[in-house]
Amino acid sequence: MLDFSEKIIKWQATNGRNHLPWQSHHDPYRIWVSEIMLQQTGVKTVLRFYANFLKEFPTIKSLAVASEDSVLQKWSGLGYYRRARYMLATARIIVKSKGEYFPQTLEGLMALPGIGRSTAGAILVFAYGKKYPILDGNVKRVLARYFCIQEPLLQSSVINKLWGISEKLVPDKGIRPYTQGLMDLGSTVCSRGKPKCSLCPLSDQCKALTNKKSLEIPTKSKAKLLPTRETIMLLLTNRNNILMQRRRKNGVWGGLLSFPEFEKKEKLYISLETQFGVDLKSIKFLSPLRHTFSHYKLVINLMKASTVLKPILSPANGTVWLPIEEISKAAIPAPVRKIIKMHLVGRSKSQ
DNA sequence: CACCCGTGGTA
DNA sequence: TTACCAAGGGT
Repeated sequence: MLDFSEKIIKWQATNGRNHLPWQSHHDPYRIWVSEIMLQQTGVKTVLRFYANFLKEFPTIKSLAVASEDSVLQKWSGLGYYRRARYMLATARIIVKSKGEYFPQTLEGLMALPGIGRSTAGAILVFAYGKKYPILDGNVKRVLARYFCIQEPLLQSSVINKLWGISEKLVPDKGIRPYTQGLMDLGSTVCSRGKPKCSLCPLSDQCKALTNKKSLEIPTKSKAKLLPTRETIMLLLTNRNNILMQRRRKNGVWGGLLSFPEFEKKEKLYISLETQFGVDLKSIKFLSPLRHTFSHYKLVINLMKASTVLKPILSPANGTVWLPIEEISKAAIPAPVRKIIKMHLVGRSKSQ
């Protein structure tokens, strides 16, 4: 009878994913880029960004000397923008201290911003062929089912247990196809919703399947209702420019360009009238846009106006007049880009 | 440890 | 339309 890892390796060869762009080489830099992009993000989505990012930043040196804004530009639309800023920080650390060579140890990798134990393990496996475990969402699910672990996967004690299991299962041979296969299996066969147990190479030893608990594992914590927040965004144009504001590093869309935001209409009116010379009667109210983040819902109320004056709100608040032709390449979050497309693109045509 | 941090696809 | 999901890490 085949070993756990042997079954996965054999299955992976014919059923796994073997032609993804980051599988055609063992370059630590490009593998690192893929691993960061793949954090909490689907393969399909990453494929739309990966080649484009590497074209702009083909080496870790080229990334290290880039501006934060240029990196965010290439990340624009991918989400979790802190990942991009951590990547830039990591690139600069490595180039400065190691002369563009990646650390080849778990500790060295985990010391870098944005690289945790699982990402470090994946880099060690795929770049260097070293024997290290990973524990991403797919692996957690596969192992929880295989060993019929019914506790919720949120508790650190359960996670530690799974790390221990993942570590023990790491094979001496075929670490790359094994690790890839474990993820492929979780993604395509041992899926959360409707696991295809009849296609699973591990089915005869799977304790969850034996106990008919495959659908209950992993036990999901009750989905909590997402809170709803509300904001007002200003679409202010001046000839062929639009007023944008650089967001603070902390909260959502950190470091990106967005529309100026206001909590209350009254403050917006004052700014428009006193600083931009806008006739308040010319303000248009656009239909609100809803956007869902991972942890709250946002209702975006939109107000549109134009001016011929060109002051800034104040020198310190990071506002900038962005030429409309530069929008496509700017670091702008997805919903804001959507608003621009809906309400501003084609404006020069109609007016 | 609970919470923060995006987005587009899909049922 | 709503809800849920997908290769985590930092604080």
